[in-house]
Amino acid sequence: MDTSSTSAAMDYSYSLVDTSLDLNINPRRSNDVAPVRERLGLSKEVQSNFMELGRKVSVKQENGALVEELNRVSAENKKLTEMLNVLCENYNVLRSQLMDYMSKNPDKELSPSRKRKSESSNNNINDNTVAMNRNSESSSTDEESCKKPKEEVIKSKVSKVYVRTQASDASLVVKDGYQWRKYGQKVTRDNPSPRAYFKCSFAPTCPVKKKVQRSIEDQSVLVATYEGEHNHPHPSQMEATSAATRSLNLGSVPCSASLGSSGPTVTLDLTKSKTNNNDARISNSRMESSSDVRQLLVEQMASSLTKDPNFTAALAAAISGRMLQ
DNA sequence: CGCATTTGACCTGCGC
DNA sequence: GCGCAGGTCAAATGCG
Repeated sequence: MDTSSTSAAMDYSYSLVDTSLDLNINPRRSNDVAPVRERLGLSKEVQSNFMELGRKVSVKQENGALVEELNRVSAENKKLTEMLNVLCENYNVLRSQLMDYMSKNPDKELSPSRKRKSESSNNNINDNTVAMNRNSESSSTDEESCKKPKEEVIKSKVSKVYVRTQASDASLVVKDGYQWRKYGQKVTRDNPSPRAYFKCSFAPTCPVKKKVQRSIEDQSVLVATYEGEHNHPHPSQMEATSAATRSLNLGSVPCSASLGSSGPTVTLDLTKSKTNNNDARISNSRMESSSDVRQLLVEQMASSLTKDPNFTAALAAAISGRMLQ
């Protein structure tokens, strides 16, 4: 029984991603979905009776219209997925070209400013793979490793995230779901905006640090530099483990921008649901037998996603970060 | 009162 | 060795 619920959860996560992308690019959908749901009586309490009502002829007629709508949404999703794939392919091509260039010109620095070795190596390329390669190269000889005892393993995991905020917002806060404690702030030479230093305070032993500074080119963009890897699960995932044993929770889906070993990613928090457990029970027991209901629930989740400012901010951060890289 | 933030002092690495 | 700049520490301060 665990396997079925797990596969169902994974299936929903995939649907979530596709639909959320669709709704972000086509915001009109949030306006379309809500009336349709109201027409079908898909409020949280009425939704529990949806399957019984679905057997009635009048509802079937509206279901037909809804199926057409969902088909159109699915087509849009497919199109957007293809666009995303093309974007990722282009990104990979550019990255491979950059890697080739760096391997052919190891002496040339992309950043002309003189800084510490670790700092300059981190700033050259906003790519974890290159940063790790550079560290492996520097540690290839014992002589260099002796010269730089402070070169911690933490430095091997460095990535940047660009977050667009309001220019009037002076706070250097990047909401990524983790708990951070600010331990310092400095005004650097190359950027008049102060740089804030954060440590992960969720776990006392977590070595992850974060630097946040406004972009010198665009004051409305916050540049968050993450160093190290969390040695604890994401705070939302810790709740997810307990929630997953109960059932699937659908509805409002908070999310956060988080960083893995391969760069910025969007972590969808499926655990914090504003809907009651009836929705979850419905989705759990009926979704295998009704693809229409699944589509409806996906739309409901997507609608909730687009209403969540945390999700939109985190998604914008992840996308902008990837594009700017 | 406890916790998080602020901020000046201090530490460390690098270039000259 | 000295100065500079980034990074960190810790006492002071603010806030709920």
